[in-house]
Amino acid sequence: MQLTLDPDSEVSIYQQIRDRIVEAIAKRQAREGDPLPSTRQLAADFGINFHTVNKAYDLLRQQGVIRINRKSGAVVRRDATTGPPEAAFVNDWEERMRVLLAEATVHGMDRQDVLRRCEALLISFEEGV
Amino acid sequence: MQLTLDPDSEVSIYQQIRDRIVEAIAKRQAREGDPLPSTRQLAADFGINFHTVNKAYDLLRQQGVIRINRKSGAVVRRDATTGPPEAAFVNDWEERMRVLLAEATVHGMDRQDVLRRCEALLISFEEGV
Amino acid sequence: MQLTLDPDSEVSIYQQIRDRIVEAIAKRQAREGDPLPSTRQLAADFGINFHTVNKAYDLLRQQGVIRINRKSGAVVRRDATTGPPEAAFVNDWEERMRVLLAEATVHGMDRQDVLRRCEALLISFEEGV
Amino acid sequence: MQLTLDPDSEVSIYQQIRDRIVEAIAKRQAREGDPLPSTRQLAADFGINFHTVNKAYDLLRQQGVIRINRKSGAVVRRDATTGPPEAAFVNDWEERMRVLLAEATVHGMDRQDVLRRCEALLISFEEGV
DNA sequence: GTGGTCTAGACCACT
DNA sequence: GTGGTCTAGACCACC
Repeated sequence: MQLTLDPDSEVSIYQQIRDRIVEAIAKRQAREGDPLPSTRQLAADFGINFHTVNKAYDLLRQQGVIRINRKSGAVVRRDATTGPPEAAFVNDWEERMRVLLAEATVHGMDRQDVLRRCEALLISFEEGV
Repeated sequence: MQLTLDPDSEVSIYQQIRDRIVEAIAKRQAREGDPLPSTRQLAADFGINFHTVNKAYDLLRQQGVIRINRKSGAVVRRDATTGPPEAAFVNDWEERMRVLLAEATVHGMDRQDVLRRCEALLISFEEGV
Repeated sequence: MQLTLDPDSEVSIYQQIRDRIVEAIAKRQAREGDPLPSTRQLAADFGINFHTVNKAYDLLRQQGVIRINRKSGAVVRRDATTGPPEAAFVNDWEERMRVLLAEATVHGMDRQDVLRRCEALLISFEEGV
Repeated sequence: MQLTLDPDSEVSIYQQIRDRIVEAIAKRQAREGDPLPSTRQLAADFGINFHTVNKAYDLLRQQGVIRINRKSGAVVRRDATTGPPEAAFVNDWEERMRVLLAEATVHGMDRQDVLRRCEALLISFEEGV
């Protein structure tokens, strides 16, 4: 799993770590039961504070994506094969999707264009790219 | 144009204002050339400070969605009919969409489910709902 | 003399009027002694308040570019042939030029490029374009 | 980096801060990667409110001159060595330059005089004065 | 300790 | 009456 961070992004570091890990699981580069790097390992790789990595992992844990064992560290708990989504997740997700789709519409992307791009992204996950 | 804000949301108030206005334009409840409420008016309606509305409007201006005219206030500048999207916008938008789609995939939404929901949201805009 | 204004510019209307008139005199489309349109005339042409035009004319008067007669209206008082610049003007002008040139430098325009563009603009005035 | 502000200037304070920083970068007193004072620090130095400095920094960020890193504060992102200017910048810059050159012409500065002064200013940047 | 957000209120510029 | 600027002070998020 190869992660790249942008320290100048307006997205906070811990959010970026979380986003990259979610993407890696979507691409099936990491699967249910697979271990994640230790927080100290990841922090050293990126030259950031390990509390920041901790925060990202804690967020993933709250969202049900990973579980954290004192012994074995962080492990993927949730991937595409685990089962159908929870209703609460879908509600929240649709709220965020509505905003993103509204933006696309306002900026002149038409319905087919948007759907084609979404499909292409989803297929790229399935192909693990 | 009827806007509602959630003061307890983790999304900042000025972002919410921006999101609601973008959605209203996507639903064609406001079109190119239509005036928006004055910053102080909107602030009074929501019971918030006018600087907060100011920041939302400034953000919309930077993104090319509205223009601000010293005499007549804020006016919609960009809607679905204005023209094709700029390349820079599409690049940024796809980055954000990738994260949102990765999340859906990890939580067990399959490709068709995701696309169906996106299409439903886009159609709801076209129907002005 | 053909003037075009942009009501959405961040430059105020009266400043735009002033800028356009100064440019017209630089291009020698209006010369020392030539009359300018009446404030009410110009206001009607642009669909703006005549006080705004008044303010632009007053600014030009303060800067010594025009003089205003109760009877004959506004008349060009200063053009390229009138004589050498005042020291106070040059000082102020250099301050503003310094900022503009610093901006060009920071954004990667090199000295020759800047000078070539300035010369081209000055020549375009001499040619009345 | 030594900055001085004029509270009586007709140029707003946050614009002056922006102008002084751009000039400092043009003179290579600050280079790509160099840190700028924190917003609150600079505000304290000038005896002004930190929001005002914030606005100046935000403007510089929008214009691509600095980047703002959540941990290390503001850092110079753009200087003369970074690369060629963007077309959009040059267009806007030429518009502003046209007005300034027209003013010089109307006030009796001739072409060679203007170019000599511009060259002198540019050379003063190269010498870091 | 850094920047970001929000509030409150005053004053000014523009039209 | 509109937006723009500046001040003052509080609280939070991030690292």
